[in-house]
Amino acid sequence: MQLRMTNQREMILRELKKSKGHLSADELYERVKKFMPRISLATVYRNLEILSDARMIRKLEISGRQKRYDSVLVDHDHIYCVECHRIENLELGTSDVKLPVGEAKGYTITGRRLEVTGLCPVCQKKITKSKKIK
Amino acid sequence: MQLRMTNQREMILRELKKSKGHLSADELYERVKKFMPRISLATVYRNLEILSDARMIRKLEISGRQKRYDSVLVDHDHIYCVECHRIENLELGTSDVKLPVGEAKGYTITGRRLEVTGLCPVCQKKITKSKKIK
DNA sequence: CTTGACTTGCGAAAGATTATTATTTACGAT
DNA sequence: ATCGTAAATAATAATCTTTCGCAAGTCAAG
Repeated sequence: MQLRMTNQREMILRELKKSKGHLSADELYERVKKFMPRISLATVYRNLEILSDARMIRKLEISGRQKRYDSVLVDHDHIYCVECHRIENLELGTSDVKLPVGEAKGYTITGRRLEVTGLCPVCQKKITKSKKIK
Repeated sequence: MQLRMTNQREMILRELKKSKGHLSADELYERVKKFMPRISLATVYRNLEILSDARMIRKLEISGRQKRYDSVLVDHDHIYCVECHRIENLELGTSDVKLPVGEAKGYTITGRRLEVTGLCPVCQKKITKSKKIK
């Protein structure tokens, strides 16, 4: 199976890289649609899957409803806001997480995912305000 | 708001504890249905939500399609099989993960979730076998 | 026993993702 | 440059998981 670089695929890749964020499929769909009004949401999903299989992007199966996609391939972790679900990158040295090397429970370990949860600065303010009401 | 201990709720809690696993809502539904054939799936979902709000169980928002629920409340991490999606507990000392204390990117950190991915023993065998075919 | 808030069961709806299918397109070979 | 064909697309239907709305049922306090 050879993968072609179609206009749609190229555009999806470009917009994901441009955003530098962690977009969901439909957010990306909205952005791409500005340039290609006739693109289908299914195409976005399909290409995100294909690109992620091809290791050209990364699928984040982080908590929450929607999957998100990241154009940054280098290993890194994420921090996300429990209130507004914003996701940001987190640079932790690999030395910051000690893992059972090689095996644990008979598993062959292929990776790890560290997700830090918290309140982002914006939501902290919001909550401080609404406390008065409560 | 007071929460009642209805038969359904009790049964859901009991079956989740009995399994010691990490069941999805519909797996739990199937089990409970053996004892209460008329129970509704929505009731299972509702109660899992309520019990998890009440800190009587824990909702795992781990990668994958379905949410899973855990009756073990003590802090622990999880390892899951990329092939068969089985989830198991992982006991790591808190010292095994170093986190930026207090703040990172302006966030107030409320927790962390570590997910180790790998191939479980069963799937390792399956894959070794199928390699011959490829 | 009665009341009223909490719950249930059921069906429908919502949200996210995947599958189907007819049509179009990219790209290597001619 | 043109052709043939496998791969990709658009549009829509379908699926899967989870939630919602509401009438009817149930529990616990008085």
